[in-house]
Amino acid sequence: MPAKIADRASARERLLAAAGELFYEEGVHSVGIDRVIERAGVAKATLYHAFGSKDELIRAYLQARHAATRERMMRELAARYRTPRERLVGVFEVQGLSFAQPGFRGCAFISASAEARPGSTVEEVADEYRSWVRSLFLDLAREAGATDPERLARQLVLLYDGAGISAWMDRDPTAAAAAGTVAQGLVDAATDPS
Amino acid sequence: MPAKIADRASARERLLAAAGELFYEEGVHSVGIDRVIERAGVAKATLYHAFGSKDELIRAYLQARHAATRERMMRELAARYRTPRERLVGVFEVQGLSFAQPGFRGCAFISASAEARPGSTVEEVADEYRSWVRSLFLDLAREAGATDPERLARQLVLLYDGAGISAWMDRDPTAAAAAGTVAQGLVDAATDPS
DNA sequence: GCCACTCTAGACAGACCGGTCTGGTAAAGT
DNA sequence: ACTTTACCAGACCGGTCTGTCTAGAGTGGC
Repeated sequence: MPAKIADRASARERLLAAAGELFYEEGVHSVGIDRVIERAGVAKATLYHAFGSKDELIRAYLQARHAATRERMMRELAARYRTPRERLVGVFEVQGLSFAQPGFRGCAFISASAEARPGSTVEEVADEYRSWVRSLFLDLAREAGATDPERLARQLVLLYDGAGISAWMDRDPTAAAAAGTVAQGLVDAATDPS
Repeated sequence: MPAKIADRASARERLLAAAGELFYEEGVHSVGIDRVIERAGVAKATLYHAFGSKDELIRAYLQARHAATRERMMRELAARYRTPRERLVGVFEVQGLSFAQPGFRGCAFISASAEARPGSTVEEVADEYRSWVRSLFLDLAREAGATDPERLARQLVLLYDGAGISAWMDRDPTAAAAAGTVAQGLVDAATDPS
């Protein structure tokens, strides 16, 4: 009964889904290969055929998470807000949605980076994610006509990260709203012509 | 030559010093007991006699770090600034000092919490640290006569965490200064009678 | 002189790690 | 019908992990 058409295409996907759950819930370091293949219902050799090593599986896990986060953010921002100014603050509202989701365990990239050595695969993918967050704010700040977009973007990144830490470490999903309030003031100050 | 008077008193201290270096540099998870005892120049049995388990060694490491951070912050704040308002912003300047130190690897409590399970020892000690950070800002905000001290303290904690993340993940020691600038605005707005 | 204590050195146990390899099975391509 | 491909199941390897245990050595109090 193995190796059906649907299974063949989904072996990699099931591994990625299993890794996504386990790595995020318990950490890339704490979860062993055996746990991943068990949940995916896949043989060990298949994992190594598909990814080559645990390190590459972690990379794929983080890249998938980056893509999902990015797509969700862009989708929600487009659906909920119209102007760049609204979207700059709206980022924190969308962030607040993920904080409220059951099983929220903080930023996956921060957690994965915790015990990553300089130059590691994790650091690479985390850097890509950090660049995206930064450019998300920077692009919107430019579109909003901020007097100093780099400065505003940097400030908003501080708040974005701070909210993520507080939501996680203090188990406070409302941190995003608090950050959004501060962000609103910063956006107003940076875009008001007065 | 073993078991001299100085050695006896310092066996625990040498273990704590070795753990402090290794755990912070490479993570509590990645560093094994053998590495710690090797650097401390101590037998394995001595470690287990002194701490009972690796988990308790990690607790002692984090508690020592908490105490050192707290004492340094209080000392620098008292030496550099006079008014509570100055100190509220001064926290970020002191934070910036640690960012600039060689070997800075981010907040030890965040890193240690990354793969810690709910209810673990690490979570306990991290909670104590988080409470201290919060009360540091809250006490100063009250002394400064802020209209809403809880609100101001919460906002400053967001910036404090955000700066820590940016300094670490983006390798940007100047994040503290950027956070301090935003903090100044928030403090002004929360304490100006206008 | 002797006991109690603290320490070192290192073997050892039992579990788990990432990763390789073999063998067998079922479906797709020709 | 035959080959190729993709997969599963699981034994296996060498290494590392925490933690325990034995054996012995140096030191202070009595």
